[in-house]
Amino acid sequence: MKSKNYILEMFPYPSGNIHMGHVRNYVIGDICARYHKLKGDDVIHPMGWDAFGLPAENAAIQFKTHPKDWTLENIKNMKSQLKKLNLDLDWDRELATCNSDYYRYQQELFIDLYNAGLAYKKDALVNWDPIDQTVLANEQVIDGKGWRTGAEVEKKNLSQWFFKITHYAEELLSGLEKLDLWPEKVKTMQKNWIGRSVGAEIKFKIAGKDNFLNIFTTRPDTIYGATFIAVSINHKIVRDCLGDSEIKKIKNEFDQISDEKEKLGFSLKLNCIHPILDKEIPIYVANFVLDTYGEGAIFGCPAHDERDYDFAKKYSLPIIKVIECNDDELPYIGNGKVINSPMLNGFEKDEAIDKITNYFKKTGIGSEKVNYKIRDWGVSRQRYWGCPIPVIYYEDGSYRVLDKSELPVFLPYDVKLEGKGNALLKNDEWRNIICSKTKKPAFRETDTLDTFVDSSWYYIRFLNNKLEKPFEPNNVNNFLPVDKYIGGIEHAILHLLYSRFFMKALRDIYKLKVDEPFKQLFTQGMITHKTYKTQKNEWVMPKDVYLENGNLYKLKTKEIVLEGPSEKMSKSKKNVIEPDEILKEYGIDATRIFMISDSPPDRELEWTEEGIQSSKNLTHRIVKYFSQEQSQIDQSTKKKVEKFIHDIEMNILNFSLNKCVADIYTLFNFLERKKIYLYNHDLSKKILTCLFPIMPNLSISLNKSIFNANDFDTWPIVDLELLKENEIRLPVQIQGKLVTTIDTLKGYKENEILKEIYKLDKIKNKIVNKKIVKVINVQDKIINIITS
RNA sequence: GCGCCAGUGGCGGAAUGGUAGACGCGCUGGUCUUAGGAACCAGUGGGCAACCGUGGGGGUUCGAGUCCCUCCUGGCGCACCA
Repeated sequence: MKSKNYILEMFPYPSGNIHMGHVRNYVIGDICARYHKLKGDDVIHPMGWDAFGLPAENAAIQFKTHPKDWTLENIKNMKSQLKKLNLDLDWDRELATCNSDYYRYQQELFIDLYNAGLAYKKDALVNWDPIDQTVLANEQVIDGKGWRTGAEVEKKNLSQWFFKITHYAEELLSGLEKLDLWPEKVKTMQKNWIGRSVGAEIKFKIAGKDNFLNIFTTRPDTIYGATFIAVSINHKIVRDCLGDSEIKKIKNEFDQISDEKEKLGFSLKLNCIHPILDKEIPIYVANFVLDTYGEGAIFGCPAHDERDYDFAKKYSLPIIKVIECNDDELPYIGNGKVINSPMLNGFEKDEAIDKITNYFKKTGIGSEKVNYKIRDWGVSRQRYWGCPIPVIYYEDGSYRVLDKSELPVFLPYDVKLEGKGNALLKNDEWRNIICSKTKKPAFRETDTLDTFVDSSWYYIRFLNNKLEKPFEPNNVNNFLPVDKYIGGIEHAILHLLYSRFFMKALRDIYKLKVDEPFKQLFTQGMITHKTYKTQKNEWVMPKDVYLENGNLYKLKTKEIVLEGPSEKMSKSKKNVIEPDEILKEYGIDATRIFMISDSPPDRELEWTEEGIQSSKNLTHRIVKYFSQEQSQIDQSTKKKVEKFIHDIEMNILNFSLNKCVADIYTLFNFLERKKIYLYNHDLSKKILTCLFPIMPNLSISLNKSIFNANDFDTWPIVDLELLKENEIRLPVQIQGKLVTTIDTLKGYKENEILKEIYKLDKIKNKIVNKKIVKVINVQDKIINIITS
């Protein structure tokens, strides 16, 4: 029976042109796919388009076109470019997320998630990107800036749709351990993002009132050292104590701090009662308390927390040591015996935490708590070019999630895309409807879904892109997970975490047997290229630079040019290489070879003229080799070919594609040096079959011209007998240092070979007048002689 | 600051604890050619040599690029996460 093998490269955003990064990505996948097909696997290798998203809207405004027209035109263009690469893709599985035959099923999934309690709407303080004019998920804010625009993100209170990714926080974390074919780096990043920490939640009663403040801490053992409470500016207690104008004023003060670490706080003129000591401690609103973590409130233990210490010093708050240490070590974060804490004195940290947490539980003061940094995924986007959310609102503000029978909600074509704001909001004709159930006037949700929702399940839809439901559960069980998923590391958290969440949610809703979407993840490195600048700091294209008398100059203007580091190709740095031009000049196979030859696929590849040229030369060399008439073939040639088959197979399986290229050179170096020509010998067939995944076009044409065959059969089975090497060159060491080697046969007798070894001059000279203490013979590997 | 990864010739990079530098680029010399981004041959870690060499210093081992400790450097990620 054929075994399935789902090989997938991250589908592209149809920006209009493929770039070298795409080429490298797809070549890696294509080599895998072609290899596994030759092995007889049932290979799935689809391609599609991540077609919703903002660039289309921006382009529409800029070029007075329509996002749909722009996108479809780009897809057409990019598809023809991909065709030129002649990749072995299942084009009949093609899909584009902007087509209603894709997004209508996404609307079904939205309804499923809603019914399962995994999609919900709430008022929330969200990240607002002022340039893209939309909300962003936490994952899409990097250093306080929008991931696409780089604009400073603002906080806005809006009613938004969320997916409950936190429901799976624990499983998303623990599941990482089973992903043994994922890069450690990606797993670490996800782990940090999920941010699990174990501690306690403690209730602090507010003095003179009936309510409590909930506080999460990982150090309940330091509770006796708590001398103040601090809350974030967005905590609801702040609104209870202060008026809008006061809050605004404080926010302003916080914003004005230039040193990020500087602590600033204002007393709420309110106290909390210490849950054990029965004393009152003040509540502050402080700039360093995160409102998105825990409950947005902390207890300050200045003696054993750096931040609390800074704050306490600034506002002259008491500092009480509760962990044994010297005064000059404060704030002391390390381990030690608990002191000044009647219930805990003398205990070490872990014991003390257990003990005090138990006490909290018993008395109802608090409880054990596992806290996660990850927040629910905000999926509403105030943009036109995305999947409509299947929800309607009534005049009284209530809403209804549509039934599946009411789908699809088509995205209207006739919209005015001028300037800023969501075009759907202005489209009354589309927006205003009569509810088919209540017959009441209603209006549609005008937010669309984050495009990361589109890419969270496309690999499932690829299994059957024409099905009149999202997917067929049996199909999913049989063909998922994706066996090899290849793409850039920039999606380490965003896309890959969302997809894992989706898989788990759909598993639970549809009773699927698949826990994880991607069994193996391979992250390919980016392509870099030399950069050049004039002395006026203008970037110069590498091809416009020439060398004269040891200096670099720019063509035409003859300005002096300085060479910069090799950097990721980008239009702004003018160091981009266009795939179309390269394919035209060097051909597909040479391009493919270069994409894998100079560095391991998961590392950076530096684009060089020499690199692409020598790849081209290799193809010429192979063609030339196979044009020679057949010669005598010896046993060593047969062995060499077997080794070649074996090595190249191992290297494809391990993604060590750079070593595949080395294997090819090694083979042809051997054959040419010995002037052994195989022409139409059976071995040629084997070699061409092994070359096929890497240089398919050349292999096909040689197969045709030499064997008059149109196809390759299966990947050759390695003859392990032939791989066994009988004659070996045995290294001989003295005191663990290599002295010489001796040619012998495998399976030699230790005492016999030693006799031979002792006759060797190099050995004799070294052991003369010395006593041989010991001989270590690692059979067929090495001999090490230890002398006194 | 914390975490992860990595440091090997002029360069990109190879090496299940067992001959360090496979393979490629570049370079040197040569052959052929009207010509060369062509092809072919020879060479290419350092040192005249004994020997020395995988960022530095320790350690484990008969034996370390590989394992352990420590420091340094670089890259990436996270970063007031209580």
